[in-house]
Amino acid sequence: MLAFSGHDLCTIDANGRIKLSPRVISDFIEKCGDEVVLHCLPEGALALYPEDIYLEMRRRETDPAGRAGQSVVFRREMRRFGALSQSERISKQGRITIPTGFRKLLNLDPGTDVCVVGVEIGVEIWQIDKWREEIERINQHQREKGEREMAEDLMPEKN
Amino acid sequence: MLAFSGHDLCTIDANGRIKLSPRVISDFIEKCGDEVVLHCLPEGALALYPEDIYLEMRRRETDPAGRAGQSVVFRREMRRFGALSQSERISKQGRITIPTGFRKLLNLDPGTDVCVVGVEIGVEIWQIDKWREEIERINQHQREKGEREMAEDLMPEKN
DNA sequence: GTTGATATTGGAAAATAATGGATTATAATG
DNA sequence: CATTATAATCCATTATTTTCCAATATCAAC
Repeated sequence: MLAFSGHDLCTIDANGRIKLSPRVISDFIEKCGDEVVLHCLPEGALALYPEDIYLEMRRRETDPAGRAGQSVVFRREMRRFGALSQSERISKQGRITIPTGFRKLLNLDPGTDVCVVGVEIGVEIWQIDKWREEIERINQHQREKGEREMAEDLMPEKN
Repeated sequence: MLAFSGHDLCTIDANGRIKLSPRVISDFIEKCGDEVVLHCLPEGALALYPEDIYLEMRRRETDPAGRAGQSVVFRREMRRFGALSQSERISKQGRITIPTGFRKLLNLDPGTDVCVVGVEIGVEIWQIDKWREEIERINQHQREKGEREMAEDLMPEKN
């Protein structure tokens, strides 16, 4: 059975929380219990990963202190992951609270309609309109690829 | 005996479910029991595959977490397969529920007439009008290919 | 510190949607 | 035409989501 798959709509409640679907909850429980890492993506969505996945994502960085003294690019990299990531706990009722700092940054204020999107290694929370744009972009790209493939198939030298 | 072949018409019931034909059901039971993977295609149809077929299609990348932290292209790839795929179970009455997120995306709302199409490795569910267009597109492409083949055959250097 | 205002947390109740089964209708078969 | 098989509809049950409320914590001004 596929983990972290599919997508569901829901609304951020008056207190900035999201009720995750049972499917998503059990995927997390299985992988990492109730503790997850929240990470703001540059695309403008909020990613939820099991901690080990997040740490794998970050493990490339060797000698962070030494490199931080030398490189602004590296310092920015550490800021990006430091400031924009945070551990949170899934509550007994299956809700997760979005930290206030992240809310404004991502336009995920109370009352916002969002889509919880499976991405195989975790889930992402998208403001609904942004998600529609994103999925359209993805599909459009695939369709264009398909058109080219069909045109290619008509070329005599290919057959 | 051919598996996943032919095509049948049916209607999506009031609760967003499809009753599969006995032929399709027994093809799945034989291949994978009652658990199948649903996947939204960019053409606008919903594919049903046995899980092993899906996983083959989605040959797993190495180090997904590391790459996800670095590349937006890679994250999009995971979104495409994560968000647009989901495991489901064929019920004892031979019905399959289309997840709500997929319904809207593919225009497969309750009451819609659909065509369940065998595609050799699984089946696809098409909104009936889109299916007619698709089959016409396929035939048109093949006719054009035939024309080119005939023209090619007239070229002196080919003979 | 103390008080008042504001925000956060946890839980319960109400509203909504999904599920499974049985029944009825329709189509296929002999 | 009768019988069987299949598909569609309906309904009760269960699950899930949303809304609401009380309790607790946090912050700011006095």
